[in-house]
Amino acid sequence: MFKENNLSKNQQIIFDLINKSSEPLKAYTILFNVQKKGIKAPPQVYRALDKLVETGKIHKIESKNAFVACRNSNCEISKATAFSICESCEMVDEISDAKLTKYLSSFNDKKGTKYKRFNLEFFGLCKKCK
Amino acid sequence: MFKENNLSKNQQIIFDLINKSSEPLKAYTILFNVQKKGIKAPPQVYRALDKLVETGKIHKIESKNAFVACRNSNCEISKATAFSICESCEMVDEISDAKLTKYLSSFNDKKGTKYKRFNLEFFGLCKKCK
DNA sequence: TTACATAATGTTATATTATAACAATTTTAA
DNA sequence: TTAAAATTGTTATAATATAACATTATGTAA
Ligand SMILES: [Zn+2]
Ligand SMILES: [Zn+2]
Ligand SMILES: [Zn+2]
Ligand SMILES: [Zn+2]
Repeated sequence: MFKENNLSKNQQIIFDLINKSSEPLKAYTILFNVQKKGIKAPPQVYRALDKLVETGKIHKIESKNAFVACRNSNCEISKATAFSICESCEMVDEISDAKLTKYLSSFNDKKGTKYKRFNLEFFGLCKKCK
Repeated sequence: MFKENNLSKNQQIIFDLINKSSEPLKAYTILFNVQKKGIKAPPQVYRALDKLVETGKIHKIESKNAFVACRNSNCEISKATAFSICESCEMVDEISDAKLTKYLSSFNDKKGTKYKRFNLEFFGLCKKCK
């Protein structure tokens, strides 16, 4: 028997929901929306979210406690993430900018420390809200 | 009567606590530590934190839901923040790097959008933990 | 196939983080 | 002095997240 993909049942349900959403989804919004599919309790949601974040299928927008599907094949399992966040309409876009990624991935602080991972959140007004 | 500074009583108590801490403090840790000074309830803490963030005296480390005092006179009232976060010992340092700030403050995404503000969190191992 | 390990699930309860709502007091500035 | 704005105090509750434990499903190697 072949596996069609690497996601479990709950992970797939929750990924599908996030992936088709045009905006970041919060854990309890997700819970509410998947209850008809048999996912009834917070730990089921948080466990799936943890795994999806870990494998880079989704990202957490830390400033919003919300989750978006990865739209950037280049973010290397969430080691280099950057987002554009509208302060008016809540819209979030993942930024795919090779130069930016390269600049930050190779950043050394004054002590010469290199980092394994970064997360960058830009705030402003999106095109629509400007 | 002259004002010594621009912080109210509760704001000053909470700022002093955060400012003398070597690590990020969480809201309920703060609450516990200031109860002997008469600050008894969460809203008092969160209101002071909100104001201190707003005025740039402290920053919120979004990935940790914790607060640190600003160590960078150049972060321009929290419009341009960058942190180094140790994944092992929880240590957080504010990064003061004029080139980095300049690079990110002038960043344009592919649609030409410029942003008002950014927050960058680097993750890795600090000197001690490496 | 069996049998063991690992991963995923289901479930209840609880911990942690944050805000709503409203009353009272203090500070500021016209 | 007085009215607006800011701050404080207080109770209750909302929103976010995890602990703990039992069960089931899946992968893998003898
Ligand atoms: Zn991504
Ligand atoms: Zn917008
Ligand atoms: Zn700062
Ligand atoms: Zn460390």
